[in-house]
Formats: sequence, structure tokens, C-alpha cells
Amino acid sequence: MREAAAAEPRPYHHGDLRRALVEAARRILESEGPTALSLRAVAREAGVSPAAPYHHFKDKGELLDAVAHVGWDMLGESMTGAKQRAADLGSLMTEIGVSYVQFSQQHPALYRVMYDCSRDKDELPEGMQDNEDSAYCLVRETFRKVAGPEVPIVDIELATIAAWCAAHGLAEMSTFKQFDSLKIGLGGEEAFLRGVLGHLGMFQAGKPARI
Amino acid sequence: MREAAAAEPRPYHHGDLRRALVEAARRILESEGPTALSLRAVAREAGVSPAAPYHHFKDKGELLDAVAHVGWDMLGESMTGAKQRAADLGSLMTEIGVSYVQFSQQHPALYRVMYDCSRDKDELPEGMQDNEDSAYCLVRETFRKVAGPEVPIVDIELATIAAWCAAHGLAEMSTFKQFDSLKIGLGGEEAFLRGVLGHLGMFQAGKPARI
DNA sequence: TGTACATCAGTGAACGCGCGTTCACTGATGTAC
DNA sequence: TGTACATCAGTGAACGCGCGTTCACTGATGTAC
Repeated sequence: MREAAAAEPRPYHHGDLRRALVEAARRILESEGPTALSLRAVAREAGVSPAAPYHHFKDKGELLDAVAHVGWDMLGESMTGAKQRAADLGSLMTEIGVSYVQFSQQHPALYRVMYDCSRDKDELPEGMQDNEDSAYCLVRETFRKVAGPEVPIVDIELATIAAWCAAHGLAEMSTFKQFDSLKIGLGGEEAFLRGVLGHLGMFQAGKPARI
Repeated sequence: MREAAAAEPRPYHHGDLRRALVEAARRILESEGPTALSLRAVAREAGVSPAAPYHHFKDKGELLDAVAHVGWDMLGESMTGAKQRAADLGSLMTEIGVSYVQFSQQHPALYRVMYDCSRDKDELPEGMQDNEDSAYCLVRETFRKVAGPEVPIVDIELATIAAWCAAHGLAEMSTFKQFDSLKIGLGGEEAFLRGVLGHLGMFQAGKPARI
């Protein structure tokens, strides 16, 4: 026990401020939503002066990019996990779709940032790039596997896009509180998700797309 | 020809400032996007002092609501027009879907405002409300007609939601410039849209949902 | 091992900015008699 | 038809705010000899 024991005398040098800033940003997103996400707010949340982030990020945009990057990593893990848990080929797409939408429901503000910050740059979001192990490619390769080799590549591509759009649309829609009576009737949120996805061709269990 | 003929001596009282403000807002959206849409910018664009809008709208939110309202009206007209133009029952849903997405492509910023301003209020967007002649109901009633009386209402509802989500997802996605080579291969933007929608069960011509 | 010095990663005050909103005002219009 | 007055719909200056970013600075750390 030394002097100045009160209030955790955080050393002058933080040690890992970059990571701490990204986590502070995520905390702000969870608790106050995307509109509250300013550079100053992030610095404040991390307990640091408003100029400090500039030693780690060129500007606000670069910080947001880092936050989005973490988001896409998390989403990718969710989807990969769902894929591995799927019982059979037929349920693969449904499980991946459900995990996608559930991620967006658990992290709605982060989800928005993931898309918005690439919209600003007029660039495809990280997870949608044709990047070997992007989330988009995970879906496409799953489709390819499920569909078999005789299905033309263009159909695989279109089905992937269609599935992605549907999942994204559902993700955005679940921001809106409605359909409540419908959800109850169906037996809860997840049953509702499965119900909606079930009405989309490519998510039908046992019928891997009408590809 | 009277004195002061120079520069159109706009009378002190505007006459129809409310409408003019909404139109100014739309012009800003078209040319500079949603982030440029401030109350002050709208007043500027309308050639009026920053305080003037307060005689017509309680606050910024109310102005945005009015803008969104116009947007939903326009979208509703597009969709109704598409419905009327459809050659047969089987193509109804596809035509409506295409018109929805095309609207979002022609007015991307307005489209965002239509959804965002109700997200802020934690309320369903106007066009999605269960309001007799909302766009949502247009879709649902079309489904009901196409599906026939033996299909349970819950499936109609789910198919409507699924279709809406898919169209919304596609609308958001087309913000991102990609899939260009795919689009060219298919013969253009509209062919691409139809291709994607065609991979979603409920838009298949002649197969009114797998409801 | 000790010392001089460069570099790194913070601080905190300040900048200019555009925003939403309020305020006292004034010019134009409508209405009662 | 004219006049007095209330109301309406603008003006323009000002408010306080939080923002992103810059700046000169300083404390802590790492390195060469």
C-alpha cells in the first residue's frame, strides 16, 4: 500500500490506448447509440484528453473504421460458429441467416456503424468485400457447397446477394418494434426470424435455394 | 415594367413557405445527401432567414417528418403505378418490388430520411404502418390476392415482411457500387434487380410465394 | 551501471465552425366598425 | 369606403453547445555510449 492509493493512479502512459479507444467507442454505441459517437465522447469515455486519440488515429474516420473492423470480426465469428453448429447441409443457410440477424439485434448501433462508415467512403463494407475470408465469401462458398457443382456461378452469386439483402433488410427492420403480436403468436423472436427467412427461397431447409 | 425590376423582388410574405421548405429540403437531399440536411441549410436554400421555418414547423424533427411524408407518398405512387402496369397476377410482386428498389435508387437520400426519421422517434415508418392505404398494406393485399383464400393469414403476413425486408435490403445495398461486372453480364441494372428478386421465393413470377 | 538525449504518448487550452433555437422586432395582411 | 387594430409571417442578431482538430507543452520511456 503506497501513497496516492485513492482512485487508481492511472499511469501517464496508457499502455494500450488504441484498443481502449475502440472499446470505449463500442461502449458508447451500446449505451447511447450511433449519434452519440463523437471523437470527444470516445476520449472522455476512455478517460483521456480529446487530443490523445490523434496519436493513434489520423482522424475520426480512422477510429470509426477500426470500430467497424471489430464489428465485422465479431459478425464473422458468429456466422462461422453458426455454420459449424448446423446439423445438416439443408439447415446451413438458415442457421447462418439467423446468426446474422441476431448479431444485428444484439449490437444494433455497431451494426449501423459497420455499414455507415463505408457508405461515407463510397466503398463496400469490409464484410462484403470479395476477400477470401470475408463474411460475404463465407455465404457464397456455403451456397456453392450446398448447391453442388452443376449450378452456374452466376446463380450462386445472385443467390448470395439475394440472401445478403434479405438478411440485411430483416436486420434493419428489427430496429422497429412491431410485429409483436405476430411474434408472440409464432412463439418468440427467433421463431419469427425463422418464419420470415423460411419465406425466402434460399433459406429453405432441404431446398438449398431454387438456384 | 416597374421599378426595382432587378432580382425578382420576392414579397415579404412568401405565400407558401411550408411547401417551399419541404421542396428545398428535397433539393438538398438530392444534391448533397442526408448529412447536409440541417434546418439552417433548408432555410438558406429557400432564401429565408433561419428563424422563418419555426412559423411552420415546431422543430427540425417536424420538418423532417414532412419531408419523409412526401417521400412515402411518392413511393406509394410508384408502387401503385407498377401494380397497375403489371401484365398478370404472376408478375405483380416482381413489378412492385422492382419499382420499390428503383425508387430508392432514384432518391437514395430521401429514402434514408424516410427510415431514419422514424427510427429516431422509435416508431414504424409511415409506409410500413398498418394504415389501410400504406405501402405495406398495398403489398400485403397484393399477396393476399395472389395467394388465394386458402393460404393462412399468418403466412401472408410473413411473406409480406420477408418481401419488404428483401426489397429494403436490396435498396440499401444498391448504395454500394459493386457487382458491376455481374450487372453488365446480366444486361444492366434492371436485369440485375430482377435476377436478385427472382432468387427470392415470393417474387417468382407464376409462383406467388411458396406460401 | 549511469548519464545525456531523442522519441513517444500524453495534456489542456484554444481555434473556428455550423448547428438548433430564441428573441425582440417589423412589415404585410385581414377584420370590425 | 376608411380607419384602427389584431394577427400573421417574416427578419436578423444573438444564445449556448458540442464538435473536429491543432498547438505548444511535458512527463515517461527507450537507447547509445
